[in-house]
Amino acid sequence: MASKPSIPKGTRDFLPEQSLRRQFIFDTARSVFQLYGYQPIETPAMENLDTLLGKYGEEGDKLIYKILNNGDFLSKASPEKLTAKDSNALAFEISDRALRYDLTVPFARFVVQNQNELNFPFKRYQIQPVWRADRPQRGRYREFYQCDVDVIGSDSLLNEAELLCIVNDVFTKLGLGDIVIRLNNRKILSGIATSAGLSEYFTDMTVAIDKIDKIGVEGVKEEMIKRGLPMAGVKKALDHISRKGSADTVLRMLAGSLTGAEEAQRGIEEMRKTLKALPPEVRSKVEIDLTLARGLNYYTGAIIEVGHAEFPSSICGGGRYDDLTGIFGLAGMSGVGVSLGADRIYDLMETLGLFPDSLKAASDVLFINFGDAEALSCLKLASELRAEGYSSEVYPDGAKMPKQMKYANAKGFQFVVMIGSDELKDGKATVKNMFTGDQFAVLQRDLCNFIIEKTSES
RNA sequence: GUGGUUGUAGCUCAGUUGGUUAGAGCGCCUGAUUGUGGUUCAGGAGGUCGUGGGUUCGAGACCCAUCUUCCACCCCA
Repeated sequence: MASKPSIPKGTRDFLPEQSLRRQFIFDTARSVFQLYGYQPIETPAMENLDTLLGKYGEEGDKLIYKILNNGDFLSKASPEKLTAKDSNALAFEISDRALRYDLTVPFARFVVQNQNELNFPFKRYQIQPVWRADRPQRGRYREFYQCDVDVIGSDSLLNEAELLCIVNDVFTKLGLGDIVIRLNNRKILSGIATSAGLSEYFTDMTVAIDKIDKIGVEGVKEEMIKRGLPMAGVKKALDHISRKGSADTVLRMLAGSLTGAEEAQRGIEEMRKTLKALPPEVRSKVEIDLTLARGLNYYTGAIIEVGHAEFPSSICGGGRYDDLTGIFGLAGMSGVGVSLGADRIYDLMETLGLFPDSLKAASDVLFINFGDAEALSCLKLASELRAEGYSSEVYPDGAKMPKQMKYANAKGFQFVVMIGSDELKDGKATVKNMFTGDQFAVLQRDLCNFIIEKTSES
């Protein structure tokens, strides 16, 4: 027989309670985004493969889910690649589409394609799922939601500052006010690489530096040498990276030691301006982290990552990209944005018990079904109650009382209304408050007012 | 993608060095209460032990494969 049904690794079903909690996160994010003037957009789950490839680095490309072409695709594939069984080369011949890997690259494509309809600087938010062929772990899924906020068509650093305020507002509203916002700038990293003579090893350098928390300075040094970086440069770079102290001190020291490096100086200046534009309550959560690299190779300026002491991985990340639209044919469109990881935020809030009890989705009134005639008069009363804003149901089947009462109890109804043959005859209804156990007899025409009265009491 | 880990009833888990008909708690169903849930009592249903092979007189336990879970790398939300 059919084996038990299942869903793909790294994907999940959500029960009603979980769905409500997830929607709470989305709603909170959405409300903050809109307060700052961001507008919603949506893009398709799948993009053309060449839209996505090459934007996330080598590792990223491997994690993109490719969609098999329809029809007789094998007969169109080149025979040499087929016989060579070269999966990578073959992939491009049998797949033209892929599931989106993030929301930023599709957004860049969207901006280029719809540039004439958009009003720049364009501020948008987008809450949609993305897919990655990653190995699942805690807080790591193959299908997950990102809540992206970006502004494109403005290179003002006020945007960076605004985004950090938005991030802080969302997390504060969710009860996660004690976040740490880590900030870096790609120009500083790039300047360090250049002045250390490592510019051609830039990616290798950042990948190694990124691990400093785990393997320490010595580990990073080894890693760099293993990757073939020249010893002298490695030492120089690590000297810059290892600057410690307050943001101001670190920036001053860097500015002093990188005097010749023009790009680094610009990065330092950007960082200063951004920090200056932040209100104190946000500024106090920001720390400069020169080891923050991030593999997405489209970032050109600020790099942002948000963490929380109770969660192992970042719950939000982003940065500035100067030329992402250029790849799609529209140059000179600088953008900056952040992405909130809704699923990680969910996991974090769950472990901290931060979801409000009110999310339990209590329903208001259940009408017990005593038979067809009785149910018909209940239907009328139920729609009257709905018109007043009370969620109301008539139990669909003429099941036994205990079963119907159990249903009401399990679903958290505050009131159960019973209209059986006696009540039907007298135009009455028996109302039971499930929270207190109290029971009242009221006229059916007074039911609405009675419920309104009773609920306003508590 | 690499290395490790996990899987027994709807849920959380027991199950001795391989040895008859695989257990508990919770949940579910039925009844005590044919018009009253959340408490109580009595009874009941539900498992091809993740799946497929193999070893053995005999496998939930051992071996192989595969899927799933979680973890470390890698990378990232």
